[in-house]
Amino acid sequence: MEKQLIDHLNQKGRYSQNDFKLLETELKKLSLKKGEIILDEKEVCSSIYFLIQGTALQLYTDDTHNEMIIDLNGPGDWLLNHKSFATRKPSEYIIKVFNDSEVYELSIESIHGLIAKSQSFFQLGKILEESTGRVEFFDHNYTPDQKYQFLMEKRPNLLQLFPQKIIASYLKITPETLSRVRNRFSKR
Amino acid sequence: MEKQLIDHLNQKGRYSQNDFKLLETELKKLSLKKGEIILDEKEVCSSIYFLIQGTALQLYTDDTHNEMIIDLNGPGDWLLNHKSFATRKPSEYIIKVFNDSEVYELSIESIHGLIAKSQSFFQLGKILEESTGRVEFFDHNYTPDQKYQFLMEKRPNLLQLFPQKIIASYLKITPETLSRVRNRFSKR
DNA sequence: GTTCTTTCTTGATTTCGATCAAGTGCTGTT
DNA sequence: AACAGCACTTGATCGAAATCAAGAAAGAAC
Repeated sequence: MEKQLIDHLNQKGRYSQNDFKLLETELKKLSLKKGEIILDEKEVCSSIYFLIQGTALQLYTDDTHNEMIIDLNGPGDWLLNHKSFATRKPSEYIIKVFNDSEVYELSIESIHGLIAKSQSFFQLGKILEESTGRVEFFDHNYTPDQKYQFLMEKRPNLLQLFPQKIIASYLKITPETLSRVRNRFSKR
Repeated sequence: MEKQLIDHLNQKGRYSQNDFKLLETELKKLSLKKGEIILDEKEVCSSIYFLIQGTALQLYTDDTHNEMIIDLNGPGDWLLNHKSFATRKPSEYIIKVFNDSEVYELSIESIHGLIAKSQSFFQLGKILEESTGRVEFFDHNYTPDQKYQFLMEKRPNLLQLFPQKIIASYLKITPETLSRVRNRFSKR
C-alpha cells in the first residue's frame, strides 16, 4: 500500500497494523489515462477512490451544454459523490481524471466487510465527510479576488495542478478576470 | 405523533406499525419562540429536528458581520448540520427558528437505539441525505431570474413563509433586485 | 382611529466583471 | 527553423446588478 494513504489515514484517525493489513486486501489499484471517467452521470457511486497520483475533476453539463466544474482534486484527495453513495441513487455529475492518474478503489461492499472486522473503519465515514475538499465560494457571493485568495489559502496545490482556464471555470469567473486577479495579487 | 411526520416517513420509506411505536417513545416535542436557537455555532449537532410547524433558518456571520443565510426551512423539513452530525465536530453555522415553531427532537443516541431495534431506521440516513432542501444556486452562476425561478419550482412554499428581504438574502441578491424580478415574473 | 416603523417598490447612477478584440509567448510537429 | 495551435495577457466597451435615494404601502403600537 502506498505510503501516501497510510500517512493520510494515520493523520485522520487511529488504525492498527492489522487494520492496514485488512484494508490492503480490499484495495484495488487502478491506473487511468487522461480523461478516463471514474463515475459517470446517472451511475450510482458504489466505490470510493483515493487519488494517489494525478488529478481529477468533478463536473456536470448544464442545460446549455456548458461544463460546470464543481470540484478539483489532487493527490491525497478522496473521489466520490457523497449523495449518490449514501442514497444509492444515480449521480448528478461526472468524476473523471484530468491527467494520467493512479487511484485506489474501495467498494462499498469492502467497506462494510472491513467495518464488520474492525470498528476502526467507522472512521472512514468521518474522513469522507470532512474531506469534501470543495471550498464553498458558493454560499457567499465572493468577489474574484476573494475566491482566488480562498483557493490560495485552502487549496494552493490546485493552482499548480491545473491550467488557469480550468481554475477560472471552477471559480466561475472568466480566464481574463483570473489573469487580472493574479496580476493584482503579484503586485502586493 | 403528528400525522405530518408519519406521512413524511411513509412517503420516503417503509415503516411498520411497530416502528412508529418505537419511534414515538424517542421523540421529544419542543415548542420554540421566534428567534430561539436550535443549534448554535461551535456546538456539535447531536440531534436532528423535524419541523412540524413554523419556520427556521440556517446562517452564519461572516468576517464583516453580515448574516449569510444558507438555508430556509418550512414545515416538513429536517433541521440539522450534516457535517457536524457526521463528524462530531463543532458546527460552522447556526440554526434558529424564524417564527414560533414546533419541532420533534431525535437525538443521535435515540437513533442508534432505534437502529439496534429495527433495521428500518437505517433509512433515516438516506432521508437526511436527500432532504437537504437546499437548492444549489451556488454551483452555478445563476442570474437573479434563474434563482427565483428555481425557488418557485423547487421550494415555492418558502416564498409564502418568509419576507422578501430574507428571500433576497438567501438568494444573494438585494431586495431591490428581487422586487424587480418579481415584477418581471408577474407580467409573464 | 393616528403615528411610527418596517417592508416593498421604483427610478437614477455607479461599478465590477463579462465580453469583444488583439497581441504575446509557449509547445509540439514536421 | 517555420508554422500551427493553444494558453495567457492586456486593453476597450458593454451590461446587469449593486448602490443610492425617495416614496408608497402595509403592520404594529398606542
